[in-house]
Formats: sequence, structure tokens, C-alpha cells
Amino acid sequence: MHAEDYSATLRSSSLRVTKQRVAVLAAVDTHPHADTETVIRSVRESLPDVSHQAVYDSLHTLTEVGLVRSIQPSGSVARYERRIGDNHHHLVCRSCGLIVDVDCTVGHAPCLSPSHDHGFAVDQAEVTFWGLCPDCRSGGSGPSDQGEGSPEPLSPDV
Amino acid sequence: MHAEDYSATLRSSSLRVTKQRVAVLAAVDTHPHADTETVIRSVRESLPDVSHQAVYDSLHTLTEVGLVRSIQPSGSVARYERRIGDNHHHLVCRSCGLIVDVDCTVGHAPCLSPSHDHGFAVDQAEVTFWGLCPDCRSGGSGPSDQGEGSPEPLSPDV
DNA sequence: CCGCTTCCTTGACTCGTTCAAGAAAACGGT
DNA sequence: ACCGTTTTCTTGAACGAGTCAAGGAAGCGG
Repeated sequence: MHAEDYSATLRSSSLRVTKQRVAVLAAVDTHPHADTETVIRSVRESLPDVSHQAVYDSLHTLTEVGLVRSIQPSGSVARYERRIGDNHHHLVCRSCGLIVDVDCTVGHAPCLSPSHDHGFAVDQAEVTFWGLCPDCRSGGSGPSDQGEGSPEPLSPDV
Repeated sequence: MHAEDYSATLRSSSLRVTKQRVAVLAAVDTHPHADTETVIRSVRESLPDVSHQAVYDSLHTLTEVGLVRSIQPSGSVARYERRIGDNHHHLVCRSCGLIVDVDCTVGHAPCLSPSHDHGFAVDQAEVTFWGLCPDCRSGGSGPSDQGEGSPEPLSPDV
């Protein structure tokens, strides 16, 4: 996706187009499940002087209009992704924090409506699968903080 | 549940029985989905001088041995509950933060295994339903921070 | 009742995130 | 092309949940 596309995307959500927002959108696009710090680093590769606040503001705004989605598994900081509206879920490694997407093949019924909604108007079901990623399972080399894992192991309270 | 029962529960998990731990266990038992601050307040009703650290330590220990479970919906602080091992899930109000339990009637299949596990050893599926609670739906009186809702509305990034 | 081990108290501290005020940039209209 | 209004960005301070560390206190097996 090119800068013009990001601009168009922003405009189509009635947002002012600023280089900061374009860069943040690009960063989230190219770094799925990145946390804010990663986004900041990525944005600063093209815009060395952006403030962290601009990134926080942009992420919030983009999240508000639905251009990005934020997820926050227990014990993790906020992470952002651009895959939206397809009801996919996440697989999180308890050891290294790696997050991968999983499609919701069961589709509608079970994943989208609780057995009893207690009168709530439910608009979303979020599923998080916890476990150990292949690298951490084999354990040979211990937790292998690769990919988009968090710096420290999560301790998501089994 | 009485103090003796909590003691027995602790002992059966090979934990030393201290009044702090008994009080924390009791607090979580009587305040489902309470956050740490609420637990601290509750514990201090019977033990006015407990340190917050003792509560944090106890909650961690109890979570580790599986006597309590911690949940942390996006935008919320950690919350604790004693219903464990029954694979129930949560319904969270986006407006007031109210959390209620929902049973997982669909049981096994869809909620417990992702369509493709990417090589992960999955041990838990956590489902969070997002929506508006009855009170916040009617909106008549605005967000009604009753029950165990969080002090401030969550903004869990739709 | 003793001694070892674990736990609690105290207090400082980290880190992700937010708040606030003023400067800068976007953009619709002239 | 420029202006003015509105939104957004920069700067820097602040907040709060949670953690770290050292020493004293309590649990519990012998």
C-alpha cells in the first residue's frame, strides 16, 4: 500500500491527512500486532521527529473510526492491527508473547453470541487462545522472543 | 465459606496459611471480578494494616496455583474471580465496565480449538463478549456505574 | 519451642499512558 | 493563492497500576 492509498483511506473516514497519521497507518499495516513502542520506532524511520503523543493520538483516532483495531491480551500492552471486520481471533504464546491470527471458521453461531446475554446488546465476541508457540514448545533454546513477541514473557494468569 | 475453609483451601494447594492470604481469598470470593484496589479495600476491612504488596503477592500466588483466575479486558486493570475450571466466559459493558459471567453452553468444540493452531499447544480459549449492559442501553440515566463496573468507562477499541 | 524458610512491610521506582498549553499544519471558502 | 477556523502536533509534566528490593515477622516441620 502506498502513501496515496493511506491518504485516501484517511480521507474516506473523514480524517485530516497528516504525515504522522499516514506513517502510523503504514506502520500498523506493516507490523501486525505491534505495540505502541514498535509503531513509534517504525514511524520515526521516515519521520524522525514525531512525538510519542502524536502516535498515541493517531492510534486512538484510527481505532475510533475503525481503521485499526487494538487488542490487549492479559499482561500485554496495547497492540494494533489492520485486519478488521473479518472476525478473526488470536493465538497468544504464554511464554514469548507471540501473537498470530486465527480465522474464525466456526463463523457465526457459537463464537458470536453468548448462551445468555443477560440483557446486554452484544456487538462483538473476542476470542483469545492461550498456549505455547512451536518454538517455546520444543523449548530447546528456551523462550525465543522472535517475531512480534513481547520483550518479556507474559504471565497471563493461567 | 468460612475462614477455616479458606485455610483448608490454601493448605490443599501447599500454601502457607496467613491471615493476609485468607482475607484475599475471601475478598475475591465475595467480590467477583474485583480489581486489586477493591480487593485491598475489602481485605482492610478485617486487616486494616495489610500492605498493598501483600495483596499483590497473594493474588499472584493464588493465581499461580489456580485458586483464583485473573482476567483483564482491554482497557481494564486486572480483575480476579474464583470461578475456575468451568470454562465460563465474560460479558463486558463498553460503557460502564460491568462484567458478568456467561456459561459456555456450546461446550467443547468451537470455543476450545482454533481452526488452525499454527503449531501452538493451546491450553485455553478465552471468550469476551463486548456490548452494552441493560442500564447503559436504556441510557436514560447515562452510564450507571453500578455493581462491579469500573470507575471510568472502558474504551476497548471497537 | 527452635530454626529454617517463606511471607509481609516499607518505600522507592518503572513504564505505559494521559493531561494540558501553546505552536503548527490542514483545508474550505473567498 | 491566501486567510481564518479548526484540528492536530509538540513539549514536558504528571498519573496510576504494578514491580523491585531489603529487612523484619510469621508459618510450620522437627
